Amino acid sequence: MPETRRITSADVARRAGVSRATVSYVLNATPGQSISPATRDRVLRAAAGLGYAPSAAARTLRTGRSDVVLCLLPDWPIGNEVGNLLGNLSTALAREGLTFVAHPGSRADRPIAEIWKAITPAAVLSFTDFSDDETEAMRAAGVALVVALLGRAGRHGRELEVPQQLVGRRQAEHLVGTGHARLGYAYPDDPRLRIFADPRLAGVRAALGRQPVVETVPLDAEPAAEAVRRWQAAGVTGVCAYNDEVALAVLAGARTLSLTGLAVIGVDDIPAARLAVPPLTTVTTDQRTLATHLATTVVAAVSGRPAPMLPTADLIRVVTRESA
Amino acid sequence: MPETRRITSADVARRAGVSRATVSYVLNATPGQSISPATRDRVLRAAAGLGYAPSAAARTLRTGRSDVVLCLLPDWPIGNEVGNLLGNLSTALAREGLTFVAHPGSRADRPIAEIWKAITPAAVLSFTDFSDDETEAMRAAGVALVVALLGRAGRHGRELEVPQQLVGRRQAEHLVGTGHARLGYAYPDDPRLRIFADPRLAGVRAALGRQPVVETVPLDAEPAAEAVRRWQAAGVTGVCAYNDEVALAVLAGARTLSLTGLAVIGVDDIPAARLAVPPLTTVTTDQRTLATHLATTVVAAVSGRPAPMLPTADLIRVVTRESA
DNA sequence: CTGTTAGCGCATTCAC
DNA sequence: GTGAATGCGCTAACAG
Repeated sequence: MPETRRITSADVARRAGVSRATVSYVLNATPGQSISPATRDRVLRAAAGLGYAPSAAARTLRTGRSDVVLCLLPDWPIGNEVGNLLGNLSTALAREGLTFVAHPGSRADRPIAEIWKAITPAAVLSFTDFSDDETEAMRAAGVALVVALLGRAGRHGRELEVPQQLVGRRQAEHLVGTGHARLGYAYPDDPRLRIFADPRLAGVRAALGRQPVVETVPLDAEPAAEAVRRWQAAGVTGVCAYNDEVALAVLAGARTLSLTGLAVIGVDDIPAARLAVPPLTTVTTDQRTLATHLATTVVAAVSGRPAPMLPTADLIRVVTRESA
Repeated sequence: MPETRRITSADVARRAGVSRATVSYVLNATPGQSISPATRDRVLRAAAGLGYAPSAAARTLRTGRSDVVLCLLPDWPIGNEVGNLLGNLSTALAREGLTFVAHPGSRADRPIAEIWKAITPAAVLSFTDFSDDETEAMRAAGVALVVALLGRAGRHGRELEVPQQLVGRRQAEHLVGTGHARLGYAYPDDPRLRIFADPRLAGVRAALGRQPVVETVPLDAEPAAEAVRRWQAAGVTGVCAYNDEVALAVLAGARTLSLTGLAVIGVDDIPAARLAVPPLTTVTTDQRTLATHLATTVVAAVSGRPAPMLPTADLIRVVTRESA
């Protein structure tokens, strides 16, 4: 096994008969440098011939920033939809020459500073908000963009907050449109989900013009049945659920009471939704569009350009099945 | 906003009145170097006082390896269980001072070399196998460990392969134990899942002593009903499903045929399983134990120690509900 | 023993 | 177009 020494820009320079600086200028197409096409060509050819690839570590050291975009995952269980979003985001960022990685694990485990310090990322995304200190520290360390995908309004990351509200709106609109006037909202049991649930609930309220009857629904038939009973007592005929799983719980609760006719609408369109009894009507987000937008935002920030607007037109759709 | 210059080991050295080398020796507790407690203390104090943190980039450049463990995610949809495993893995590796990150996105999008070159990881994990060339390239680049979590037997990553077989075994054992002699296997529709499905099926076969009646089951009630019909014709009374979603499809198919009494057992215990009609019996893996083991394996490899054995004893459990 | 000097690892970029 | 400095930490060789 031959000790394969790394190929460095010096090797390329030697082979092309130029200096390392020139190699750098050519390979990075540095603006404001005039390099003759002939030299340019020699360098390119030499680099290709040697199979040269710049050392990411050296580049990071020098520029103070890598080509990696770090996403801090929340500590609540991530499902298919989030997985999907991450995949699309990764693809979209790859098109821009950025490498996307996600870090799972709660902040409690480990201060987030340790994580970004280990990566020296160009940008950091997070589902939950950063503290001002954290934001400041990252900025100071050269991280170009720090975005919370969800969080207090009026901050950096309104990009994804609006869609969450829209999700709730669409649910309510669908139910109202099919003749339900008194609506319930099935709120998730897990407090960590509040960050998603609150804007969705707000969307329902906005579309409805008043507060729906909110019940917290655990993912279990018995307690869900309790909630359904209370809804019944309140005259509720249609329920917007936080997501499909909660919606399935509502369905299970209604079944426990042998109650039919309660309209239920979920969010996400997980595989189990179409297989439920009855098949679950739900709302989906166009993850691809969202991911592309997010990627564009990141790229814009990294290169100092202004961020684009999110096209909210067809972003969220209702998948109508039998449950509502 | 004061231009906060980065604090380097030179700053610490200056403040402690020693050379940078000494700082390095103290902070890394380099063996074979004897440094007086007094000096040691001064350095430590200076470092703490300054809030010094070594530059990961410089360290990576110098040592040729970062403290990051990169996990290449498969291109098939990742669900809660995988998300869970990743979280646990991250926690376990953090305890060892390693930073875990995952890269979603298919290999088709981007050659995997680009990804690890951007990270310079200490180790790379993957669900699917690496080609020999890829493995070799990573090794040559200084990646300490390259593990495929699943893949051809007899290679590096038997760690997780065994559990997959065990999953199938447990399913079959449960069904056989409850009086079912003729078993069916509900194989997933998505070809990308074969890598998980094949070992599970093999486990069922092993436990059963012969091949079960295999049917491919899409996540849709109609086609699932077809499969159920064929199982009926073959005298099958119990079905092991690839996972809970496929199991739900089988249940939906049986319902379409108004057939009751077909025993079905899934894998994963997703939230929807307990809410199904009937509640789904399923098999779960102790992700925490698995993650800890994996983390230990990684750490062992990075530091050149031998890998531990996976404790398979209570790793996989049957969650009995009404479907089987 | 203690601790230092010197130079490496690589790419980027300023000044000539 | 080039030489030399820079970013930061690690470590072999060496002096006190």
